[in-house]
Amino acid sequence: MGRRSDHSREELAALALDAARKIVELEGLRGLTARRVARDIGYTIGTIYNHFENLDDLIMRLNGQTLDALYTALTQTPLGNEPVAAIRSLTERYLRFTSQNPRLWASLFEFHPSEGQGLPDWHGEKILMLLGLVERALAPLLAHRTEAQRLHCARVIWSSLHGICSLEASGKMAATESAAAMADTFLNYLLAGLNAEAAGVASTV
Amino acid sequence: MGRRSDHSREELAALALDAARKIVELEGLRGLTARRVARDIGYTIGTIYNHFENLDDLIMRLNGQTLDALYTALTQTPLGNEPVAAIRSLTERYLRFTSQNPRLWASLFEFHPSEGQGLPDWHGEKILMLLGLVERALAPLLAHRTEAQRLHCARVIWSSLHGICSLEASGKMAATESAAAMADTFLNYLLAGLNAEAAGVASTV
DNA sequence: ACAAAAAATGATCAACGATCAAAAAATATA
DNA sequence: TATATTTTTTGATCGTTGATCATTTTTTGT
Repeated sequence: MGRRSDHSREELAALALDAARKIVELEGLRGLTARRVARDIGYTIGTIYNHFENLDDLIMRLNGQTLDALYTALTQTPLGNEPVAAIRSLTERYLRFTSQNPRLWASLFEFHPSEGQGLPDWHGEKILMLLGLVERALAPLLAHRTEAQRLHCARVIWSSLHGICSLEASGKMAATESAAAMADTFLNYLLAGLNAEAAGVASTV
Repeated sequence: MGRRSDHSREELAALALDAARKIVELEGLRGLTARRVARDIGYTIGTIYNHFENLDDLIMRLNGQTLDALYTALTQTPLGNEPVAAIRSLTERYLRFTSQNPRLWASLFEFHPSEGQGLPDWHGEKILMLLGLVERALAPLLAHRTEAQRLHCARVIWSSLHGICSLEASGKMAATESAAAMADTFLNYLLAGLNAEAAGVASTV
C-alpha cells in the first residue's frame, strides 16, 4: 500500500488531517483513532507515527486547522466600522460556525493535553488572532481605554460566547433554549453596559 | 480480596466513586480507568462492572457528586436579598470552587457521552437546581419579567461564567489573565445593562 | 549499476473496556 | 445444624487501542 512517490511529507500529513477531520465531523473525537486514520488514507499505522508525534499531536493540528477555518468564517466579509453592528455580526458568524461544524468546534475544547504537556505556541497565536477581531470590532466603543483593557474586554466577550455555545451544544444546561437567543440577551446587556459606561454612568472596571 | 461482608452495595459504589474522585483530582479524567479504581479499593475489575453499567456511567455519577458539591459550596451561607451583592457572592463562590477543584470541575465538561447516549435526567435536574440559585439571586432586578425570562437570564449568566472559567482553566485563551478579573468585568457590564434596562433605557430583549 | 538516505511496514508490547462462566460467599429453608 | 438457593466476586478472555522499532521497501545521489 505504500505510495511514497504519490505524496510529499506535507501532502501526506494533510491527507491524514483531512481523514481525521472527516472522522471527527461524523463521530466526534471518540471515533478518532490512529489506526482508522491510517486505514482511511491507505497507509499503515507506523506511517502515522512517522508524521505525527502522537495522537495528541494529530488532534492539536486538527484543532489548529479548525481555528483557521473559524478565523476565515469570521472574516469572510468586512465587519464595517459601526461597533455594535460589527460585534453582532461577529457573534452571528461565530454561532453559524458552531452550528455548521458542531463536532469540530467541540473538539477544540473537548481535547485536553495530557499531564505535563501544554498547548503549542501557535495555538495561543491563533487564539490571539481571533481575539484581535473582537478587539478591533469594539475598539470605537472603548476608544478611551488602553489596548490591554480592550483586549481584556474582548476576552470577556469571547469567553462568554464560548460558554453559551458550549453549554448549549453539550446539552449541559437543561435547556432547549437556543444559543442564539442567549447570545442576543448577553449582547444586549453588555452593549447597554458599554453605552452606560460611555455616558459615565457605570462603575469603573 | 473479595470483602463482600464489609460493604453493602451502596457502600461499595461510594467507595469506588471516592477512589475515582481522588484519581481525577490528581490526574484528571485521563488517569481514570476501571482497573485502577478496582485496584485502589481492593476489588477486581469485574466488581466495578457489577456496580456500574460502564466507565461512562461511573464518570457521570462522579460528575453528579461534583454538581452536588458545587451546589453545597454555593449555598453554604445565605446570599441575602440585595441582588447585586448576591450575584457577586455567587460568582465569587463559583470561582472559588473551580480554583479549589479544578480537575473535578473540568471533568464536568470534558466528558461527553458516547454516540447515541445522552445524559441522565438527574443531571439536568441538578443543573436546574444550580440555575435556580442564580435566578432567585437576580429576581429582584427582574421583578417585571416572567419566570421564563428570569431563568433565561440566569442561563446567560451561568453560561458566561462557565465560559470564562473554562477557557482560563484550559489555557485556551492565550492569557495569564485571571478568571476573577474577567468575571468582574462581565458582571460590571451586565449589571450596568440591567440597571439601564430597569431605568427604561436599554433595548428590549 | 550501485550505494546511501528516506520512508513505509507490521509484528510486538502493555494497557484498556468489557464480558461471563465459574467460584465463593451469604442467605434462606428444612 | 445441614442443605439448597441466591447473590456477589473473580479473573481469564476477547477485541481494540497507542506506541515502538527492526526490517523491508522505495527513492535519491553518485
